[in-house]
Amino acid sequence: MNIVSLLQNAVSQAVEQLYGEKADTAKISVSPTPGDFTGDYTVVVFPFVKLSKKSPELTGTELGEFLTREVAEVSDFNVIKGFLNLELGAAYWQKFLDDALANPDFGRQPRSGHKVMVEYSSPNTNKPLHLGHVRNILLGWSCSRILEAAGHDVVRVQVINDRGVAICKSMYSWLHFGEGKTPDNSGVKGDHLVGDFYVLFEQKSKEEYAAWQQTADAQAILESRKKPNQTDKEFFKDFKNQWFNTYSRLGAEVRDMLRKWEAGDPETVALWQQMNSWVYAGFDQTYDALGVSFDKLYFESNTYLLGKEIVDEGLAKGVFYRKDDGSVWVDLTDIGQDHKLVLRSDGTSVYITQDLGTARMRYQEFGCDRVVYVVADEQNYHFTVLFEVLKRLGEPYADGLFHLSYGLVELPAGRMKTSEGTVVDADELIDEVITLSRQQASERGDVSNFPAEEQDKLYAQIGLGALKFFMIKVNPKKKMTFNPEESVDLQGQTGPYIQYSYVRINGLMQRIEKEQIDLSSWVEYADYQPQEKELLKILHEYPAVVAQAAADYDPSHIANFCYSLAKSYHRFWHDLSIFNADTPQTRAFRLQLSRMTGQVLKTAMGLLGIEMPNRM
RNA sequence: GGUCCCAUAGCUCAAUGGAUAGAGCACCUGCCUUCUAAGCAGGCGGUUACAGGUUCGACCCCUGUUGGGAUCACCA
Repeated sequence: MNIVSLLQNAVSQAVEQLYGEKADTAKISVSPTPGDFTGDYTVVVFPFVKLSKKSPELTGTELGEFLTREVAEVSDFNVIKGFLNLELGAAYWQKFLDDALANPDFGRQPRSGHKVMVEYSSPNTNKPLHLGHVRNILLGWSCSRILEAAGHDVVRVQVINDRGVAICKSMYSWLHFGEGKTPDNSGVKGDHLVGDFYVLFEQKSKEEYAAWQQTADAQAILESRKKPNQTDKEFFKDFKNQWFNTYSRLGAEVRDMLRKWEAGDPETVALWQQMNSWVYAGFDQTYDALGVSFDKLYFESNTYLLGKEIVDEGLAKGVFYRKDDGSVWVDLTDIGQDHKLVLRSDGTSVYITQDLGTARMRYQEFGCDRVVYVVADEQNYHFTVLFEVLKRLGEPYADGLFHLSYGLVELPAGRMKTSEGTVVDADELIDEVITLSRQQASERGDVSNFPAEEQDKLYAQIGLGALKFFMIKVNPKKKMTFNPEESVDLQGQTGPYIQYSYVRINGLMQRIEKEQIDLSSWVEYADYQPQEKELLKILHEYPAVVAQAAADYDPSHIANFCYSLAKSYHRFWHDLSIFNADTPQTRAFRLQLSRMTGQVLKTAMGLLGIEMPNRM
């Protein structure tokens, strides 16, 4: 049993014995004592004064005396106002450190028996990945690592949106203006090459639209449909989709291409396969650079027809209803939502139908009782509906669905816009943070004697460490401002700050090795300095932080924990002598404490996908 | 307009309903002849958007208001 539940039970017993009434164990507040007070755990006694009919101070004192007497772990207490601060005694802390040192998996929770699927990234194949994807990927990856550490079996998957109008635009554009360009003969990374043709298509389409607006047809439409408060420009902006679908020559050609693709036209399918394969090679390179991977890929081209049998089933169960035109709907007005279409009148699937089908297919394939969808918060409504419908259908995994919804990434100048060319490309971003870390690090000297290969590796670790930490430390739900300069800072609340604390520790560990220092006498040291105690207390919290981060699906908890651990270690390092400590016992203890800190820093940062360098 | 999300120091962010709301950046001051100064210590900086309510106790829960964002396609 962990110490918190142990103390909760003990307090519950104390209240019952002293005041004759039971207190609800779960509601007893036991939390780590804040740094500026004496004690290890604090019990809030206010809830018990009604039962004791005594002052908070006296109630706290009575409880404190009881706990000190009855609970072996509790060695002492003090009461300040309504707060009972308990001290756990050297024996407890010694055993904690002893156990932790012996446990290479310290912090990892026991197997839960749950199997969790984490879906993340989910790119379209018409463009390279950008800054928004990077947040998604980092969140998804670290979330999956945290769930593993919390004892779950994890399956990482990616849905690739490899079909539809968008990729046809790239295909059309390449076919007509590509002049046979390939990633090989042009030296352009595949996803970028395909993206370039998508952009080219949009340009051509824009030109066509501008020309069309001058025609008599267009002017007639403008006159008849323009709203009174609208300028011509505004009207044409709003009309663009309709124009593309009805009047555009390029639009017609692309739709024709999509029809051919759906009909399985060999030439179209071959082109589609060719261009997508370029994109996948490009994506793989980006994923490798970010250090992430997937267990299974789902392609929309295989799943977009799924879900129709679920529609029939839902009709039979009365979850859905059919309108006269044949379209099928679900009525969600009782949960404050609207009616939602699940099957078109022509019998074809819509987005949500696919997702219903995909959810069931994956459950049949992997049997995951939980699924985490890492998707931006613009799709909150979609997931509300999807989860509600799956619940109404009685799917066995419906209660384990979670939308890890994250906010938009904005630049200091505002939103990224394709039209203004402010979209931050993922590959360029990765290159940039590595280049910047190289520049800044070389100013600090010290690594010039490293072999070139090791230097490259180090700069990648530092640059990516900075980038990843910067993005993960923010609560996913919040939209974040991405400041390129701040993201590669090396000082303060940053990835490299934490890496540096690890490097310091690693230096000590190497010296222990080299000088063959015996550390067994550490157990004879028990009169802890405040800096030592603080470190111990933070290390002690690690398993609880992992559990909490997993329960909340929130990697930022781990990031904040890493920072406070590193900060505490830096203070410890500065204030106390480690190798030059007064006694061999003190030295041994501080080295063991350092070893433990290093181990936790490395595993915790590993949960965020951040590597730790050995030297820097 | 309906639904949902957000608002904390100049900026970027923390804070299971619990003690004096904390960090980093920026600005100012100190600390390297001693284990890596990518570090440490100190200063400056707050009506937690506003108004009510619940509670022994509210940044946190409830109601309303203001401001910002997302979404409300037989698109995905």
